[in-house]
Amino acid sequence: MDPNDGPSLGGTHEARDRRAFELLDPGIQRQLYRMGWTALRRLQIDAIETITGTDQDILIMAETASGKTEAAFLPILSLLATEASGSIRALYVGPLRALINDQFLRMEELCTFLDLPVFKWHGEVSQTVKHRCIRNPAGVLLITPESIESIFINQSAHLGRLFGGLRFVVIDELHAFLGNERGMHLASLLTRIHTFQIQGEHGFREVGLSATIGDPEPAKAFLHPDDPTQVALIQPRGEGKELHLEVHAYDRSVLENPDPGEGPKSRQEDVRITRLRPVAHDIVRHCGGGSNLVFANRKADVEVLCDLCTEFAAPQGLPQNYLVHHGSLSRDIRETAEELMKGSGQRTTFCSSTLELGIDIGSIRLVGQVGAPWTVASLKQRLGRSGRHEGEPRRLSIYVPYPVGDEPELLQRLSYDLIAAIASTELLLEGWVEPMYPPACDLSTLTQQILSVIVEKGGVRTEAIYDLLCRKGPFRGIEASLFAKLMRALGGKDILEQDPAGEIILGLEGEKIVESLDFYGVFNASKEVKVVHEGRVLGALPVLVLPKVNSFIVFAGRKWKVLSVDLGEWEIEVEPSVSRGRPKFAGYGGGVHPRLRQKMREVLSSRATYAYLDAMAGQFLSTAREVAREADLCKERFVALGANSTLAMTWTGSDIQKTLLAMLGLTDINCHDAAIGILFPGSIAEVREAFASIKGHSFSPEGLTECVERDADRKFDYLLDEDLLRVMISREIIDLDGAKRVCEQILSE
DNA sequence: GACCTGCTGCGGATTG
Repeated sequence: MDPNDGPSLGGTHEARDRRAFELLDPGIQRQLYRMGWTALRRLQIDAIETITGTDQDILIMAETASGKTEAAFLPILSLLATEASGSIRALYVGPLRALINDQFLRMEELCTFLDLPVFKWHGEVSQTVKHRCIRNPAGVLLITPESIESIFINQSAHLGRLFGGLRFVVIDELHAFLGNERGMHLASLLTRIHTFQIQGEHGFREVGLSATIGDPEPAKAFLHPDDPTQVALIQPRGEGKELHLEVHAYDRSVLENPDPGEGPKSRQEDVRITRLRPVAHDIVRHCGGGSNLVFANRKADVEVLCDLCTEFAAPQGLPQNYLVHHGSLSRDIRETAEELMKGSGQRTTFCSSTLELGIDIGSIRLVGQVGAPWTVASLKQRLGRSGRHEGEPRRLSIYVPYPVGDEPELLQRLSYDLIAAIASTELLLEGWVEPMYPPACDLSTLTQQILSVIVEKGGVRTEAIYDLLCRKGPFRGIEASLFAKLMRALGGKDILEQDPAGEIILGLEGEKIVESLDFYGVFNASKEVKVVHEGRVLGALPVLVLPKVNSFIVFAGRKWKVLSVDLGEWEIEVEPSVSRGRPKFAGYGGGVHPRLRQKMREVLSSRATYAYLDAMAGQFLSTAREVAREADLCKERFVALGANSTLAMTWTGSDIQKTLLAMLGLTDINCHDAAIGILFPGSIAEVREAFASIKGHSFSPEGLTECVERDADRKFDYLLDEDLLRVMISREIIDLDGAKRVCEQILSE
């Protein structure tokens, strides 16, 4: 810092702006003039000061379209302007190819007057470009974690040249990596890159960017695991965007009379389609005048809603501009939708979480959300897609369809989905989102990294692999004895072998795994069958729940009849039809944070009114509060539902709930998860006794794993033995302290 | 029955 930088000067935004601008390289300054920038935003000034004035790692938490990529790169490019070549100097890591393509253009533009090359590297980039980067590494490289992996596997001889002089790693959409195996993978690769840094140099600094970080601590720990307190936090104060919120609810009348105008239906319509009819009518009304995004919780709902809206809009003379976008559609259909959204027409796209991240799809007037959002984080991310321009409000409409419901009647009358939607909205307004912690015991991704290290280095001693992967970086929670067990298990399955010199090499099965194209990523992809019409691939459906021949599906926003299912060719042939059938996609459930269930309890027990509820939603809320009051749900922890059925109100999240169910399972009580509580056969006295008995019992986490059901396997879990799986579940799902705490609360209240 | 993401190198033929 300038010693003459007195407090009197530092006071005004204009003065700080001017001084921050002067810290930038003249080539960058010139480009900013050319791009018509008149001022830097506070966030950018903060980032310029911190990046040029300190040697800290940095976490930038700000809304999408707030200019946070520029906040990071204006100063980084300025610092690198005079030392461009000899090595990649800055790495930009993004979770999506589309995002890398967008950012590549912006980065090139910023570098117009700098002698600083910009490279991109992902699966769709030509080998020519990749080889140019390897021959003459310099400047900035934009890349995915999987492509970094491919460099370790296929270009290991060049790692020192590529990364020896690396100064910065910028991780965009950091939340997309926190709390999952892809983040473990990335963190492990970055740890390995550190070992290629030129001796005596300072090493690289990390910068994380995200709009959706609930708790900055795990994000800081991701960037700087040795000492998270060293990470500087840049977070602009609330910019107070105007917010238009609406919550719409629907009653069951549509189920009795689906379509008054159409006369009797020849075929019984799937109730999961019928319940979406009034929602689609509202979406057609609300989505005039601009481009809109409507998120639904299931791909099947995305398809059905698009088809219903197309049909409803036709007779009213409304433009049929409804599009679909989700992960099972072909790339060509998805890219067409993205292009159309960017164009001048007014379109509405129904999507799953594919359009949650920051890829450019033009200006969005309204964001719709059908059903209660899975998490507050995803609701926040979705809301952030609207109102991205200065002076434009954010608009969010949540549509809560009538529940299909096989839960107990009391819970149905509580309008679980609506209360969950209100609770999520309230938490969002309070600024809370779920904290994201990394998996505690990801032996699957560790296995992948062990194989990767062996491919990179040839034979390696066990201790050297342990030092490299587990002493520092994301696997530091794996102790030496557990690592040794893992190595033995992999040896037993011919994945690894020990050569006569005592070094570990790949076994026969290990060779096969590593040679597969699939090896570069660490997440599990389900097997799929192509959906084809006259030679054109529309997308794919999971092989687990294939449609029957002659059945009907809505897919890519249109109705089809299934002509054939060919498992030899992995192909489903379809032809256009006029009948509407709901497609099936295979999926598993996800977790709910305890805070959401606690908020639901607050919503039910308070008298607060919410201005964003429509008449029906308001009415359902009153009924739910009445039901809760009559049964004393919010105060009483045990509620009799019938002669021999009791609901214990836990009001907690899914991990604690799973642990409680496992504890009760061990004591031979046959009970069920009912979201806000646990459902028992038996009287209140018996259930109270059951809780008292598990409170007094001392459980071992690993014993409980027998009774816990896991949602989904990780990619390399199939290589682990029972013992290792038990350790993994006990460390990741079982929450003994949390369960005991809930137990005590239940018994004392 | 939630949702999403990613990915070679090489040999041979064709084209400018």
